[in-house]
Amino acid sequence: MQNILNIISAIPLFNGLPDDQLNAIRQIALEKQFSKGQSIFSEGDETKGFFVVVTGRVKIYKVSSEGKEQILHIFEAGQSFGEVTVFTGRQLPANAEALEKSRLLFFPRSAMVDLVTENPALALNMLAIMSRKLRQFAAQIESLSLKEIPARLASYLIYLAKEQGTTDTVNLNVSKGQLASLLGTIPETLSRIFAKLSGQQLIRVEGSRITLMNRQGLEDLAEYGKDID
Amino acid sequence: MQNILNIISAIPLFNGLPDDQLNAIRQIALEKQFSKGQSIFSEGDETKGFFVVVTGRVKIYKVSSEGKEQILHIFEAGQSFGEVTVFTGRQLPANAEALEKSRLLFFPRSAMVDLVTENPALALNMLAIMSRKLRQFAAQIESLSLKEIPARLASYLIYLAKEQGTTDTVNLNVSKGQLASLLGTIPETLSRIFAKLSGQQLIRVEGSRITLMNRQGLEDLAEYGKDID
DNA sequence: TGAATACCTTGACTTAAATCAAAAATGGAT
DNA sequence: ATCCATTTTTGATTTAAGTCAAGGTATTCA
Repeated sequence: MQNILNIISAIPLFNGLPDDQLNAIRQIALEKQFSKGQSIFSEGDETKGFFVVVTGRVKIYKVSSEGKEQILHIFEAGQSFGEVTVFTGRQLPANAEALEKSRLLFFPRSAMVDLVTENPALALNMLAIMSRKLRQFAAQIESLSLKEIPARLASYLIYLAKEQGTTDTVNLNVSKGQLASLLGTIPETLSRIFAKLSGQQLIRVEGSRITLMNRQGLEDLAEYGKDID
Repeated sequence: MQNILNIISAIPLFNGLPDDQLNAIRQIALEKQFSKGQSIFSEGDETKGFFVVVTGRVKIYKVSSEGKEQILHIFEAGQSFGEVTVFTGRQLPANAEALEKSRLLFFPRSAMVDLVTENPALALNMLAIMSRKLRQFAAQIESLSLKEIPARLASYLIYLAKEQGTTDTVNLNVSKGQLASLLGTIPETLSRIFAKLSGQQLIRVEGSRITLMNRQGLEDLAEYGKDID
């Protein structure tokens, strides 16, 4: 097991904080383990604090009354979630579940509020993190409403390539079913679109390894939302 | 012209702040007027600060490369927008335009950062406001991806009724074209759905005045996304 | 008042994606 | 390896919503 302090100092949320504040944060952090598929919290639960992913991955999702799932976000190591309700103090608006065995740090609400009150730099960090999330949500809304699904997939693949620092081969870090949900569609449709884009020589699909064969074509698709066909 | 201090103290963002801080805020606030249809900022602009609506209404929207517009939000008196980039300091992610003659307060970026740094209570207020926005975005994503358009319209009408404090009659505060964009669709489709829901006796449409004739039916539609037909 | 413009509605048609159903492939576990 | 369960793919069909085009209704402004 790593030193919790090392972990904390590597979290973007706590970037640039002096050592004594990192120590204070360490004091209030609780370590929690979740196994694959385990629920972390559910929609409607009372807010008790927020989480930071140390290892593993967590999905945040909503479920419609018909059982259809929409993934809002997938968080990986270093990212935080659940801050939203820490400051409004209401019920949680979505569900969280570990996608794999995960270690999380949990920060209880009231201790966190105290800390933020006393640390302007931490407050600014949190504001920046939340701003970034707002921006991502806005992009997701744009994507869901302005683009067809092939365009959303193309955007996602390009985004993944950036994330993974590769030019032409990306690894889907979620199952295709999960990816479908993230893109706001269903597995059947996603499968057909993979087949279609493969046929157009835009990508090559080998399991969860996707080769971007025509980067420009994908960018056009993502940008103009128009399929060549 | 009203006293700027009165206006500022009534803004949720600055709720509960002591007088001296309100005064400090007043010092950095700039008043700006915008006429109907006037652009406030455009996507890609450099961030210069954020705005609070004093009177009037402002829409925040994105435009696809084909010119289709998606309204992300409409802000009314007392609400703030543009904070997102104050703390990340990058380009603005969307466009803002006055829907009618509007008075806004403008808070320059650096002065605001200083203020927040010095005022824990203000920082907490901002965190709460941004949390709420995140929650609203999450709800909008859910709505766009989980629901059919009649369900989105039903949700919106119920939301409006709550906002306007009425049980059965609401006033659309935007044109039907704008509403279509807010719901992620186009005017033709919205028009047909108004006709359909009217035929089902769920609502009565008289211009921009909508009567909710069957509240339960609308709630079922919003909830289950299923149309009775 | 009347023309001009913007806004809204309706109709016929097309299309993207969802649904239902079933087959194929993959990946663990024993 | 083989079996089982999950995931993915394919096919046939339905359906919601978008597109294109034309009329109608308001609103505004001279």
